[in-house]
Amino acid sequence: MSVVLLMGPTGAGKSAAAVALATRLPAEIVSVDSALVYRGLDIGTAKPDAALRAQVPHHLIDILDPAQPYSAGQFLRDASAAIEAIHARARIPLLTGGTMLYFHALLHGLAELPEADPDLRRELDERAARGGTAALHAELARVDAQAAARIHPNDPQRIQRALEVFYLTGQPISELQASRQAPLAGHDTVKIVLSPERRAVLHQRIEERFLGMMAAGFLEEVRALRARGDLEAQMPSMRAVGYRQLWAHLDGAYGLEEGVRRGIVATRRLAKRQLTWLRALAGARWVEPSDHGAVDLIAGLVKSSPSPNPS
RNA sequence: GGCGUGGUGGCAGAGUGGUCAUGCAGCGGCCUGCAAAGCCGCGUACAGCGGUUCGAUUCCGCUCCACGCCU
Repeated sequence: MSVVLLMGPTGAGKSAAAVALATRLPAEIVSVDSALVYRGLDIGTAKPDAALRAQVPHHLIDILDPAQPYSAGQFLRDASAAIEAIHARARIPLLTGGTMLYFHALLHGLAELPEADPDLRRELDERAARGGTAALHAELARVDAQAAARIHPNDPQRIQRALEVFYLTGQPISELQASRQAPLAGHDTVKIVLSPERRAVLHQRIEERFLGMMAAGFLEEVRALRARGDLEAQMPSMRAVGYRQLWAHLDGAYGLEEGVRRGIVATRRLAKRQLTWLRALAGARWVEPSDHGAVDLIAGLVKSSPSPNPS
């Protein structure tokens, strides 16, 4: 059974290409996106609208309330279930998105580690605030020297995770991480990267798109999210690009113009990080989005995908 | 035409006769349950040409450019 991976930086035009592809192939779209999972984050995430979603089945969109955290592990379970269901219908799963950790997890697997523990994280956060990140890193070095060596002393997120896993399991994360199994291991995969060759082109698309979102009511969307009263700036959903900056603007941190500017900058940086993953990815076919035959080209690649990809 | 002030990396903006400003932007990279996150790394800039000096972005002269004032 084959699976198609349609990847690319934000703003490259993946969503539109996926829909176009799905209308000419027996395919269903599985979103690989950490922000599209949230209900109510529509404009700022460039979420495919209802009309598009009526046209082609989309999975893993709007599955969560913005107050809830999501995770790569949960994504793996959700995506695996979706892929299986689509295959059961004798259709092709078209995994589309830009959350590269999720693609990576699909391709290489995740070790069996415990889920995040909110209480423990809160406690570690407090200790980091009091004693500093360096102290926690030193603590990690005592219980798991190998992990400490790999994690930079300034990286609070990973230090916290390593400590969390250790306290939850009593075992060093560096040992637990040694084994993992890739969910896509048994499938043929067609990997496609949709991205402009020239960075300047991508930057321009990003800016135009962000401005378009503003014109479409992005600020009002964020305002409405804030008005719920139960969302906070630290939540994963509100840390999404654009939401974070507009939220800070509404907090009075800076003017609207500055918020927009920062939102665009954050989007460019996101694209840059995505491209770093993408460049390191083996066996992908790169496609220029502005080429008129781009969708046909991809459709052709999918149809003629004879090469069972062992990785 | 005269006088004055100023020309610092993509932008902003300090500064010094002999390591490094800095900030923003940009670029490269890392990545195993917060990932649209978190983190690491990267710039012989001192308008040009001469001169003084062991050494000039810093001192002197000329040229060019910008701004202001004057005729």
